Amino acid sequence: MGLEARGPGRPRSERARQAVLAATIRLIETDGYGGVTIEAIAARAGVGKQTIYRWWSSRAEIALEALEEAFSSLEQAPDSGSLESDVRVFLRRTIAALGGVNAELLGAVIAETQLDRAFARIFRARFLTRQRMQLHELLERARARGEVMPSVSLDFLIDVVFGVLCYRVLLAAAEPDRRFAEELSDALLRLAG
Amino acid sequence: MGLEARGPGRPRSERARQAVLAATIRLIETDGYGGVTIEAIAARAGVGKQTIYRWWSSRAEIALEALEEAFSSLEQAPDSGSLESDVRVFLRRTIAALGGVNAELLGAVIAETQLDRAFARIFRARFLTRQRMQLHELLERARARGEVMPSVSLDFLIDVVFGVLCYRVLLAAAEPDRRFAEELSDALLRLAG
Amino acid sequence: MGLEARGPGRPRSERARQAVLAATIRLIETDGYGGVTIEAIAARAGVGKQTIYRWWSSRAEIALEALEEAFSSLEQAPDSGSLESDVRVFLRRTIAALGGVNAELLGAVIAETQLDRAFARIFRARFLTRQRMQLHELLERARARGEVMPSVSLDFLIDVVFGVLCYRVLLAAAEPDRRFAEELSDALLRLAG
Amino acid sequence: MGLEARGPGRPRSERARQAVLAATIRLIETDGYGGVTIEAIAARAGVGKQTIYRWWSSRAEIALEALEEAFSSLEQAPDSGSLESDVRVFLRRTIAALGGVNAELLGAVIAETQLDRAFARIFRARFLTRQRMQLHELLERARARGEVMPSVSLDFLIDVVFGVLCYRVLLAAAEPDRRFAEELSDALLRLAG
DNA sequence: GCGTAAACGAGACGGTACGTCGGGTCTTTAA
DNA sequence: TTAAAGACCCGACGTACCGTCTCGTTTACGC
Repeated sequence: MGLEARGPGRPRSERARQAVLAATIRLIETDGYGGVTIEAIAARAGVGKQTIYRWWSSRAEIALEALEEAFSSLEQAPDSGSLESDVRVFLRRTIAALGGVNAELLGAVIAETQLDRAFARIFRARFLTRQRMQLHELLERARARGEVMPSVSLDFLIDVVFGVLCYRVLLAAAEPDRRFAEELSDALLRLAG
Repeated sequence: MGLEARGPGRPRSERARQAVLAATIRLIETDGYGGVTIEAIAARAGVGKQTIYRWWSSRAEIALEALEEAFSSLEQAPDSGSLESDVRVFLRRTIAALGGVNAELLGAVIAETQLDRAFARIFRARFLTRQRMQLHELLERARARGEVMPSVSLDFLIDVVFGVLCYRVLLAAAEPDRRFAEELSDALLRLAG
Repeated sequence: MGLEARGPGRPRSERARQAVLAATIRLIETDGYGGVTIEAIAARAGVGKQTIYRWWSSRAEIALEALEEAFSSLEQAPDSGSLESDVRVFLRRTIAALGGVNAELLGAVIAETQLDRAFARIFRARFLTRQRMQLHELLERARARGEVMPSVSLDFLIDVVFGVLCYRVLLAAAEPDRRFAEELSDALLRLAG
Repeated sequence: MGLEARGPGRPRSERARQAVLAATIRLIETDGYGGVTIEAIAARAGVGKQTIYRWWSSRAEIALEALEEAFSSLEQAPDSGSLESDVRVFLRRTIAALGGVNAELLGAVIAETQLDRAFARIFRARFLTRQRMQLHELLERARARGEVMPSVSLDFLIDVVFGVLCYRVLLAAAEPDRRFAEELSDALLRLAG
């Protein structure tokens, strides 16, 4: 990290990379994901189309990279020693990360998984399982402490959490907020215990 | 229904309507929703494009109509007098209706809600709230009987159910099955009571 | 001719066809053949690119069709009974037909024969041999009358005529004019007899 | 020549120059001039694009340089004291120089004159008039000896010769050969005298 | 029955975006 | 300073579909 092996030739332009991500986000805000086209991104970013295709294989991968940057600070599952506070912290953080454009970004990316099966695999591998693993880790620790009933499947609990979360982002009128984080935490704790 | 007011002129071809729906379903099965285009539907259905545009305004509305036909038998919420059996029947039915292509149809339609805000409203009004209302009705009856704790929000319960359901359809590797119906019923009952 | 066999479907737009030819000619006049692109033609003609590709396979074929329209009035070799007057009439007509844009059109088409071997065959078959045949016919009649020496190859004479003509159009500063028509007629008559 | 003024820094690579010319010729032979691109030349020559742009301003100039190398041995008009033998020697040499790729090289260069008016001027100044001048010189000497009729324009004679020559190279199926050289010599002598 | 009128299949139309190729320029490291 | 390498911005390519618009044809109904 930092020290990329570099041979001859002009190096990749970090400026272009960020202009592409920023343009994509602005387009989603303005016109929705349906109005995001590679040509529009290129035009707004002041970048050639070829530069985009050199580094991303579709508009969905751009959106995914933007989403990943928004989630990059949430790399570590919380560990306070108690299930309840771990769960509350995790859900508050996650829901906070889904504010504003990020909700639309997630919607866009999930939409694309329905249009392109190859991208669906990428999304699951690169984003979804990473998020699920954090919750899994946290629950596993709690189970070791006896805070999760043995009869409950952790994967099912995780499905419930991410299911409701995605549902709110995709189909509900209102974005998930702090109140919702607590409501969901309550539900999870009740199902666990 | 049945007695449409009809003036002069050739009447709508039921044969064409069904050919369009069937072609759409076959295309989704073969190429995924990304490969569904109006031109491909028209070609495969042996129908003119104009005929499609005369009766539907987008590929998403065709998919939605196909989905509605699949769900048309589930118009009535079960009423057995007990929350548990109502819930189990409802979820078994719903999950059964989401087998095969219907899962992909739902995925396609949800994807489109992310691309087209106008269609999102149509989908919510014409499909989603209809399904939610059945569950709501069922839960309300249970609440009147004291089977649902007053502190629990019915809408939240409904979000949980449809959230997990959609999540499985959209993002999980495996379709929801009978086992999953029982697991989800258990969870709902625990959250209610 | 006139009665084209027509099946179902919207018929070809003659308006679009002429707009394309006219736009191509205007672009050649303005920017030279190097500035003629399919996109520029489509834009200036107010026509979709697909419409162009439906009827022509390259910009060169458009130029060729425009050239053919300019030469469509010269379908018949002159026959006055004397070689001299036949030759003079033929060359005056031909050179007159090469005035203005038509010279540039011919240059463009010949340039393309050097870039695209398939088009070279089309050009020879559809345009060049047609023009050569007229001169050939005229010379053959003269030979029957004894006005062309038996030792002279008609094909060589034709090469000389079209060679000089093309050379003037392609590489000389000045277009061929009436004076040049007489000069070339003189030379041809001298070589023939 | 030979002693170029050279400042500091790495000198121009003669190896690169020849690799570029050779690659261009091979590409013309393989794919025709239409397949000659700067990128293809650079790749095949194992040379950076910038190196090409540093020394040539377009693919046409590369082709022109290759053509000039092929004609570099024909710098002097023949002078045998007789028009006939001068003409025959000149045309044999010229036609010999147009064998193989060189014919395609000439076609390529002439094609480019139709696409790029600036290059047309360069081609005329740097190549065409040089060749014409040799023939002009030869004819002028003959005229001084009384072997060319005063009524004949030398420029017209030269147009005829180069016209037919180019025509054969550009548009005829067969390259000009030795027999053609004699046929053209005969015609020129007849027109002169 | 016979004209009117709407829906039908076919397919061309003006467009937008696609993903690719190549142009000519710029920025690295190596010689 | 030149060279190879390769990323940069840009313009055009030829294709796929969009949604609309004629065509000729088919099928009901109302006079």
